[in-house]
Amino acid sequence: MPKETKSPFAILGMLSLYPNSSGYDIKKNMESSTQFFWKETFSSIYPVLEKLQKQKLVKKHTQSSQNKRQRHYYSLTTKGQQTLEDWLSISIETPQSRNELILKLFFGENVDPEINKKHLEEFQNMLMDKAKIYSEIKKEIETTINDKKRLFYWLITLDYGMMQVQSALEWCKRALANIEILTKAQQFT
Amino acid sequence: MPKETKSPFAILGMLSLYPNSSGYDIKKNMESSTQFFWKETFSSIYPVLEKLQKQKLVKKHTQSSQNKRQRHYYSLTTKGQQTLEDWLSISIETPQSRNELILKLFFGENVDPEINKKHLEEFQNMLMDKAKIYSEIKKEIETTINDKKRLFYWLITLDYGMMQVQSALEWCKRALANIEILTKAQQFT
DNA sequence: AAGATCATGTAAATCGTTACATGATTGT
DNA sequence: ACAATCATGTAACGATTTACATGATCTT
Repeated sequence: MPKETKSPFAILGMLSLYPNSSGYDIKKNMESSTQFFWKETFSSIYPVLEKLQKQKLVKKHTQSSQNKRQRHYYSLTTKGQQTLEDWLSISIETPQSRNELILKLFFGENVDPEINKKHLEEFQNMLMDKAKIYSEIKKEIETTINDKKRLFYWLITLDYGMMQVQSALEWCKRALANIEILTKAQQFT
Repeated sequence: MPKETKSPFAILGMLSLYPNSSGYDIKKNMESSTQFFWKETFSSIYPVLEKLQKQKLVKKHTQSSQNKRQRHYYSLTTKGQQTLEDWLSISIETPQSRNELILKLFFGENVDPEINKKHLEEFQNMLMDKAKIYSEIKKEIETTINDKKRLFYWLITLDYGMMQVQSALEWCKRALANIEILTKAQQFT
Protein backbone atom coordinates (compact mmCIF):
# COMPACT_ATOMS: atom_id res chain seq x y z
CA MET A 1 0.00 0.00 0.00
CA PRO A 2 1.44 3.35 -0.97
CA LYS A 3 1.84 6.08 1.57
CA GLU A 4 -0.34 8.65 -0.13
CA THR A 5 -0.07 11.99 1.45
CA LYS A 6 -3.15 13.86 2.58
CA SER A 7 -1.83 17.38 2.05
CA PRO A 8 -3.49 17.75 -1.38
CA PHE A 9 -6.86 16.83 0.12
CA ALA A 10 -6.43 19.20 3.01
CA ILE A 11 -5.77 21.96 0.49
CA LEU A 12 -8.72 20.98 -1.70
CA GLY A 13 -10.85 21.04 1.44
CA MET A 14 -9.69 24.52 2.35
CA LEU A 15 -10.53 25.68 -1.17
CA SER A 16 -14.02 24.20 -0.78
CA LEU A 17 -14.56 26.38 2.28
CA TYR A 18 -12.71 29.44 1.01
CA PRO A 19 -12.82 29.61 -2.79
CA ASN A 20 -10.46 31.87 -4.62
CA SER A 21 -7.64 31.66 -2.10
CA SER A 22 -3.96 32.19 -2.59
CA GLY A 23 -1.40 29.83 -1.08
CA TYR A 24 -0.83 32.46 1.55
CA ASP A 25 -4.55 32.62 2.32
CA ILE A 26 -4.72 28.84 2.71
CA LYS A 27 -1.93 28.92 5.25
CA LYS A 28 -3.54 31.77 7.19
CA ASN A 29 -6.97 30.14 7.11
CA MET A 30 -5.51 26.89 8.42
CA GLU A 31 -3.81 28.78 11.21
CA SER A 32 -7.10 30.23 12.33
CA SER A 33 -9.20 27.12 11.98
CA THR A 34 -7.51 23.72 11.60
CA GLN A 35 -4.28 24.50 13.42
CA PHE A 36 -4.92 22.00 16.22
CA PHE A 37 -5.48 19.03 13.96
CA TRP A 38 -3.95 19.98 10.64
CA LYS A 39 -1.19 22.26 9.44
CA GLU A 40 0.69 22.81 6.21
CA THR A 41 3.80 24.82 5.51
CA PHE A 42 4.35 27.09 2.53
CA SER A 43 6.90 24.60 1.30
CA SER A 44 4.18 22.06 0.82
CA ILE A 45 1.31 24.35 -0.13
CA TYR A 46 2.88 26.00 -3.17
CA PRO A 47 4.15 22.83 -4.88
CA VAL A 48 0.87 21.01 -4.11
CA LEU A 49 -1.11 23.87 -5.63
CA GLU A 50 0.99 23.63 -8.80
CA LYS A 51 0.45 19.87 -8.93
CA LEU A 52 -3.30 20.21 -8.40
CA GLN A 53 -3.44 22.71 -11.20
CA LYS A 54 -1.66 20.36 -13.58
CA GLN A 55 -4.15 17.67 -12.62
CA LYS A 56 -6.98 20.13 -13.38
CA LEU A 57 -8.33 19.83 -9.85
CA VAL A 58 -7.97 23.54 -9.27
CA LYS A 59 -7.86 26.49 -11.61
CA LYS A 60 -5.48 29.31 -11.13
CA HIS A 61 -6.38 32.92 -11.58
CA THR A 62 -3.39 35.20 -11.57
CA GLN A 63 -3.95 38.80 -10.71
CA SER A 64 -2.31 40.93 -13.33
CA SER A 65 0.09 43.48 -12.08
CA GLN A 66 2.73 45.78 -13.48
CA ASN A 67 5.12 44.51 -10.84
CA LYS A 68 7.09 41.32 -10.79
CA ARG A 69 5.29 39.87 -7.77
CA GLN A 70 1.91 38.42 -8.60
CA ARG A 71 -0.85 36.87 -6.56
CA HIS A 72 -2.27 33.56 -7.60
CA TYR A 73 -5.78 32.66 -6.58
CA TYR A 74 -7.06 29.12 -6.78
CA SER A 75 -10.52 27.60 -6.93
CA LEU A 76 -11.80 24.05 -7.18
CA THR A 77 -12.80 22.73 -10.58
CA THR A 78 -15.72 20.31 -10.87
CA LYS A 79 -13.16 17.53 -11.01
CA GLY A 80 -11.47 18.93 -7.92
CA GLN A 81 -14.73 19.06 -5.99
CA GLN A 82 -15.41 15.46 -7.02
CA THR A 83 -11.92 14.35 -5.95
CA LEU A 84 -12.45 15.99 -2.57
CA GLU A 85 -15.83 14.31 -2.12
CA ASP A 86 -14.34 10.94 -3.04
CA TRP A 87 -11.62 11.35 -0.46
CA LEU A 88 -14.10 12.51 2.17
CA SER A 89 -16.06 9.33 1.52
CA ILE A 90 -13.32 6.77 1.98
CA SER A 91 -12.58 5.31 5.38
CA ILE A 92 -10.02 6.82 7.69
CA GLU A 93 -6.73 5.07 8.13
CA THR A 94 -5.97 4.54 11.77
CA PRO A 95 -2.87 6.54 12.49
CA GLN A 96 -0.02 5.20 14.54
CA SER A 97 0.80 8.29 16.47
CA ARG A 98 3.60 8.81 18.90
CA ASN A 99 3.29 10.39 22.29
CA GLU A 100 6.51 11.57 23.86
CA LEU A 101 5.02 12.41 27.26
CA ILE A 102 3.52 8.96 27.64
CA LEU A 103 6.76 7.34 26.49
CA LYS A 104 8.72 9.26 29.09
CA LEU A 105 6.29 8.29 31.82
CA PHE A 106 6.46 4.68 30.70
CA PHE A 107 10.20 4.82 31.41
CA GLY A 108 9.53 7.01 34.47
CA GLU A 109 11.07 4.63 37.00
CA ASN A 110 14.52 5.67 35.75
CA VAL A 111 14.29 9.17 37.18
CA ASP A 112 13.21 11.08 40.26
CA PRO A 113 9.40 11.38 40.55
CA GLU A 114 9.81 15.15 40.69
CA ILE A 115 10.88 15.11 37.05
CA ASN A 116 7.76 13.27 35.99
CA LYS A 117 5.71 15.63 38.08
CA LYS A 118 7.27 18.53 36.21
CA HIS A 119 6.34 17.02 32.85
CA LEU A 120 2.77 16.57 33.97
CA GLU A 121 2.54 20.13 35.23
CA GLU A 122 3.87 21.50 31.97
CA PHE A 123 1.40 19.37 30.07
CA GLN A 124 -1.35 20.66 32.33
CA ASN A 125 -0.41 24.25 31.63
CA MET A 126 -0.39 23.64 27.91
CA LEU A 127 -3.83 22.04 28.18
CA MET A 128 -5.25 24.96 30.14
CA ASP A 129 -3.97 27.38 27.51
CA LYS A 130 -5.57 25.26 24.84
CA ALA A 131 -8.88 25.10 26.71
CA LYS A 132 -8.96 28.87 26.81
CA ILE A 133 -8.29 29.16 23.09
CA TYR A 134 -11.00 26.62 22.34
CA SER A 135 -13.54 28.62 24.32
CA GLU A 136 -12.63 31.72 22.40
CA ILE A 137 -12.91 29.91 19.08
CA LYS A 138 -16.32 28.59 20.09
CA LYS A 139 -17.65 32.01 20.90
CA GLU A 140 -16.24 33.38 17.69
CA ILE A 141 -17.63 30.80 15.31
CA GLU A 142 -21.01 30.77 17.01
CA THR A 143 -21.40 34.44 16.29
CA THR A 144 -19.78 34.62 12.85
CA ILE A 145 -20.77 31.43 11.02
CA ASN A 146 -24.26 31.73 9.61
CA ASP A 147 -24.35 28.56 7.56
CA LYS A 148 -26.09 25.95 9.69
CA LYS A 149 -24.33 22.93 8.23
CA ARG A 150 -20.91 24.50 8.43
CA LEU A 151 -21.46 25.58 11.99
CA PHE A 152 -22.64 22.10 12.85
CA TYR A 153 -19.53 20.35 11.53
CA TRP A 154 -17.18 22.94 12.96
CA LEU A 155 -18.73 22.61 16.38
CA ILE A 156 -18.33 18.84 16.23
CA THR A 157 -14.62 19.14 15.52
CA LEU A 158 -14.23 21.78 18.18
CA ASP A 159 -16.12 19.63 20.66
CA TYR A 160 -13.62 16.86 19.97
CA GLY A 161 -10.74 19.12 20.87
CA MET A 162 -12.44 20.43 23.97
CA MET A 163 -13.32 16.99 25.20
CA GLN A 164 -9.77 15.75 24.61
CA VAL A 165 -8.36 18.63 26.60
CA GLN A 166 -10.87 18.28 29.40
CA SER A 167 -10.31 14.57 29.88
CA ALA A 168 -6.55 14.98 29.66
CA LEU A 169 -6.73 17.59 32.42
CA GLU A 170 -8.61 15.18 34.65
CA TRP A 171 -6.02 12.51 33.95
CA CYS A 172 -3.24 14.97 34.89
CA LYS A 173 -4.92 15.65 38.19
CA ARG A 174 -5.19 11.94 38.98
CA ALA A 175 -1.62 11.26 37.86
CA LEU A 176 -0.20 14.13 39.93
CA ALA A 177 -2.14 13.04 43.01
CA ASN A 178 -0.80 9.52 42.57
CA ILE A 179 2.76 10.74 42.21
CA GLU A 180 2.37 12.52 45.54
CA ILE A 181 1.33 9.25 47.12
CA LEU A 182 4.25 7.41 45.53
CA THR A 183 6.72 10.01 46.75
CA LYS A 184 5.38 9.88 50.29
CA ALA A 185 5.32 6.10 50.34
CA GLN A 186 9.00 6.09 49.33
CA GLN A 187 10.00 8.21 52.26
CA PHE A 188 9.26 5.28 54.53
CA THR A 189 11.31 2.68 52.70
CA MET B 1 17.06 23.77 15.60
CA PRO B 2 17.86 20.27 14.41
CA LYS B 3 15.13 17.71 14.14
CA GLU B 4 16.53 15.16 16.55
CA THR B 5 14.76 11.90 16.38
CA LYS B 6 13.47 10.16 19.46
CA SER B 7 13.93 6.60 18.23
CA PRO B 8 17.32 6.15 19.93
CA PHE B 9 15.80 7.20 23.27
CA ALA B 10 12.83 4.89 22.84
CA ILE B 11 15.29 2.06 22.27
CA LEU B 12 17.47 3.06 25.24
CA GLY B 13 14.30 3.12 27.32
CA MET B 14 13.30 -0.35 26.23
CA LEU B 15 16.77 -1.58 27.13
CA SER B 16 16.37 -0.02 30.58
CA LEU B 17 13.24 -2.10 31.14
CA TYR B 18 14.45 -5.24 29.37
CA PRO B 19 18.24 -5.51 29.54
CA ASN B 20 20.04 -7.88 27.25
CA SER B 21 17.56 -7.66 24.40
CA SER B 22 18.10 -8.29 20.72
CA GLY B 23 16.66 -5.95 18.09
CA TYR B 24 13.99 -8.51 17.55
CA ASP B 25 13.17 -8.57 21.26
CA ILE B 26 12.88 -4.79 21.35
CA LYS B 27 10.37 -4.86 18.52
CA LYS B 28 8.35 -7.62 20.18
CA ASN B 29 8.42 -5.90 23.55
CA MET B 30 7.22 -2.66 22.03
CA GLU B 31 4.40 -4.51 20.34
CA SER B 32 3.21 -5.84 23.64
CA SER B 33 3.64 -2.70 25.69
CA THR B 34 4.11 0.63 23.95
CA GLN B 35 2.30 -0.14 20.70
CA PHE B 36 -0.43 2.44 21.25
CA PHE B 37 1.91 5.35 21.78
CA TRP B 38 5.24 4.29 20.30
CA LYS B 39 6.41 1.90 17.62
CA GLU B 40 9.63 1.22 15.79
CA THR B 41 10.32 -0.86 12.72
CA PHE B 42 13.24 -3.23 12.24
CA SER B 43 14.58 -0.82 9.66
CA SER B 44 15.08 1.76 12.34
CA ILE B 45 15.94 -0.51 15.26
CA TYR B 46 18.95 -2.26 13.76
CA PRO B 47 20.76 0.81 12.45
CA VAL B 48 20.01 2.72 15.67
CA LEU B 49 21.41 -0.11 17.75
CA GLU B 50 24.61 -0.03 15.69
CA LYS B 51 24.84 3.72 16.14
CA LEU B 52 24.25 3.50 19.89
CA GLN B 53 26.99 0.92 20.14
CA LYS B 54 29.46 3.15 18.33
CA GLN B 55 28.55 5.94 20.76
CA LYS B 56 29.18 3.51 23.65
CA LEU B 57 25.65 3.95 24.94
CA VAL B 58 24.97 0.24 24.64
CA LYS B 59 27.21 -2.77 24.64
CA LYS B 60 26.70 -5.63 22.29
CA HIS B 61 27.02 -9.22 23.31
CA THR B 62 26.99 -11.56 20.36
CA GLN B 63 26.01 -15.13 21.00
CA SER B 64 28.56 -17.36 19.39
CA SER B 65 27.25 -19.95 17.05
CA GLN B 66 28.64 -22.37 14.52
CA ASN B 67 26.10 -21.06 12.02
CA LYS B 68 26.19 -17.93 10.00
CA ARG B 69 23.20 -16.33 11.70
CA GLN B 70 23.99 -14.82 15.07
CA ARG B 71 21.97 -13.15 17.76
CA HIS B 72 23.08 -9.84 19.13
CA TYR B 73 22.03 -8.84 22.60
CA TYR B 74 22.32 -5.27 23.81
CA SER B 75 22.47 -3.67 27.24
CA LEU B 76 22.81 -0.11 28.46
CA THR B 77 26.22 1.12 29.47
CA THR B 78 26.56 3.59 32.34
CA LYS B 79 26.81 6.31 29.73
CA GLY B 80 23.71 4.98 28.02
CA GLN B 81 21.74 4.99 31.27
CA GLN B 82 22.87 8.57 31.88
CA THR B 83 21.87 9.62 28.36
CA LEU B 84 18.44 8.10 28.88
CA GLU B 85 18.00 9.87 32.21
CA ASP B 86 19.04 13.16 30.66
CA TRP B 87 16.48 12.77 27.91
CA LEU B 88 13.78 11.76 30.39
CA SER B 89 14.49 14.96 32.28
CA ILE B 90 14.14 17.46 29.47
CA SER B 91 10.79 19.00 28.65
CA ILE B 92 8.45 17.51 26.11
CA GLU B 93 8.10 19.18 22.75
CA THR B 94 4.47 19.77 21.94
CA PRO B 95 3.76 17.71 18.89
CA GLN B 96 1.78 19.03 15.96
CA SER B 97 -0.25 15.97 15.20
CA ARG B 98 -2.65 15.45 12.37
CA ASN B 99 -6.10 13.99 12.71
CA GLU B 100 -7.66 12.75 9.50
CA LEU B 101 -11.09 12.04 10.98
CA ILE B 102 -11.40 15.53 12.37
CA LEU B 103 -10.18 17.04 9.11
CA LYS B 104 -12.81 15.12 7.16
CA LEU B 105 -15.54 16.21 9.55
CA PHE B 106 -14.33 19.79 9.29
CA PHE B 107 -15.01 19.55 5.54
CA GLY B 108 -18.13 17.47 6.23
CA GLU B 109 -20.58 19.86 4.59
CA ASN B 110 -19.30 18.69 1.19
CA VAL B 111 -20.83 15.23 1.50
CA ASP B 112 -23.98 13.44 2.59
CA PRO B 113 -24.30 13.27 6.40
CA GLU B 114 -24.53 9.48 6.10
CA ILE B 115 -20.89 9.42 5.07
CA ASN B 116 -19.82 11.31 8.15
CA LYS B 117 -21.98 9.05 10.24
CA LYS B 118 -20.16 6.06 8.78
CA HIS B 119 -16.77 7.53 9.71
CA LEU B 120 -17.94 8.10 13.24
CA GLU B 121 -19.29 4.58 13.56
CA GLU B 122 -16.06 3.10 12.30
CA PHE B 123 -14.12 5.23 14.74
CA GLN B 124 -16.46 4.10 17.50
CA ASN B 125 -15.84 0.45 16.65
CA MET B 126 -12.11 0.97 16.67
CA LEU B 127 -12.36 2.67 20.05
CA MET B 128 -14.40 -0.16 21.52
CA ASP B 129 -11.83 -2.69 20.34
CA LYS B 130 -9.13 -0.57 21.91
CA ALA B 131 -11.05 -0.29 25.20
CA LYS B 132 -11.24 -4.06 25.37
CA ILE B 133 -7.53 -4.48 24.73
CA TYR B 134 -6.73 -1.87 27.39
CA SER B 135 -8.79 -3.76 29.96
CA GLU B 136 -6.93 -6.93 29.15
CA ILE B 137 -3.58 -5.19 29.42
CA LYS B 138 -4.59 -3.75 32.77
CA LYS B 139 -5.52 -7.13 34.19
CA GLU B 140 -2.33 -8.61 32.83
CA ILE B 141 0.11 -6.06 34.19
CA GLU B 142 -1.64 -5.90 37.55
CA THR B 143 -1.01 -9.60 38.05
CA THR B 144 2.44 -9.90 36.47
CA ILE B 145 4.34 -6.74 37.41
CA ASN B 146 5.72 -6.98 40.91
CA ASP B 147 7.83 -3.88 40.95
CA LYS B 148 5.75 -1.16 42.61
CA LYS B 149 7.31 1.75 40.79
CA ARG B 150 7.12 0.12 37.40
CA LEU B 151 3.51 -0.86 37.94
CA PHE B 152 2.74 2.68 39.03
CA TYR B 153 4.14 4.31 35.89
CA TRP B 154 2.67 1.71 33.57
CA LEU B 155 -0.75 2.18 35.09
CA ILE B 156 -0.51 5.93 34.59
CA THR B 157 0.23 5.52 30.90
CA LEU B 158 -2.49 2.93 30.55
CA ASP B 159 -4.93 5.20 32.34
CA TYR B 160 -4.13 7.88 29.81
CA GLY B 161 -5.07 5.58 26.95
CA MET B 162 -8.23 4.39 28.67
CA MET B 163 -9.38 7.89 29.44
CA GLN B 164 -8.72 9.02 25.87
CA VAL B 165 -10.75 6.15 24.50
CA GLN B 166 -13.58 6.65 26.97
CA SER B 167 -13.97 10.34 26.32
CA ALA B 168 -13.70 9.83 22.56
CA LEU B 169 -16.52 7.29 22.79
CA GLU B 170 -18.72 9.81 24.58
CA TRP B 171 -17.93 12.38 21.92
CA CYS B 172 -18.89 9.89 19.20
CA LYS B 173 -22.23 9.34 20.86
CA ARG B 174 -22.92 13.06 21.01
CA ALA B 175 -21.76 13.63 17.45
CA LEU B 176 -23.87 10.78 16.08
CA ALA B 177 -26.93 11.99 17.95
CA ASN B 178 -26.41 15.46 16.52
CA ILE B 179 -26.02 14.13 12.99
CA GLU B 180 -29.40 12.46 13.39
CA ILE B 181 -30.92 15.78 14.32
CA LEU B 182 -29.24 17.51 11.38
CA THR B 183 -30.50 14.86 8.96
CA LYS B 184 -34.06 15.12 10.26
CA ALA B 185 -34.01 18.89 10.18
CA GLN B 186 -32.97 18.80 6.54
CA GLN B 187 -35.95 16.69 5.57
CA PHE B 188 -38.18 19.68 6.20
CA THR B 189 -36.27 22.19 4.11
C1' DA C 1 7.96 -31.61 4.79
C1' DA C 2 5.86 -27.36 5.39
C1' DG C 3 4.59 -23.25 7.64
C1' DA C 4 5.19 -20.05 11.23
C1' DT C 5 8.07 -17.30 13.36
C1' DC C 6 12.68 -16.17 14.79
C1' DA C 7 16.33 -13.01 13.26
C1' DT C 8 19.13 -9.40 10.84
C1' DG C 9 19.92 -6.29 7.74
C1' DT C 10 20.11 -2.94 3.09
C1' DA C 11 18.12 0.00 -0.52
C1' DA C 12 14.89 2.94 -2.22
C1' DA C 13 11.04 5.83 -1.88
C1' DT C 14 8.49 9.14 0.36
C1' DC C 15 7.55 12.99 2.64
C1' DG C 16 7.73 16.77 5.64
C1' DT C 17 10.55 20.38 7.73
C1' DT C 18 14.10 23.91 7.89
C1' DA C 19 16.89 26.96 5.76
C1' DC C 20 17.47 29.92 2.15
C1' DA C 21 16.19 33.56 -1.16
C1' DT C 22 13.59 37.46 -2.79
C1' DG C 23 10.75 41.32 -3.02
C1' DA C 24 6.10 44.11 -2.42
C1' DT C 25 2.81 46.43 0.39
C1' DT C 26 0.90 48.58 4.40
C1' DG C 27 0.81 51.01 8.63
C1' DT C 28 3.22 54.07 11.98
C1' DA D 1 12.11 55.60 6.82
C1' DC D 2 11.31 51.44 9.06
C1' DA D 3 9.00 47.41 10.68
C1' DA D 4 5.68 44.15 10.04
C1' DT D 5 3.55 41.30 7.28
C1' DC D 6 2.09 40.06 2.75
C1' DA D 7 3.61 36.78 -0.83
C1' DT D 8 5.97 33.01 -3.51
C1' DG D 9 9.02 29.79 -4.16
C1' DT D 10 13.59 26.32 -4.19
C1' DA D 11 17.14 23.41 -2.07
C1' DA D 12 18.84 20.54 1.25
C1' DC D 13 18.19 17.72 4.96
C1' DG D 14 16.40 14.39 8.02
C1' DA D 15 13.48 10.76 9.27
C1' DT D 16 10.37 7.02 8.56
C1' DT D 17 8.29 3.44 5.90
C1' DT D 18 8.12 -0.07 2.37
C1' DA D 19 10.22 -3.24 -0.33
C1' DC D 20 13.74 -6.30 -0.80
C1' DA D 21 16.88 -10.04 0.61
C1' DT D 22 18.34 -13.97 3.30
C1' DG D 23 18.44 -17.75 6.18
C1' DA D 24 17.67 -20.42 10.85
C1' DT D 25 14.76 -22.68 14.09
C1' DC D 26 10.77 -24.67 15.91
C1' DT D 27 6.31 -26.90 15.79
C1' DT D 28 2.95 -29.90 13.80
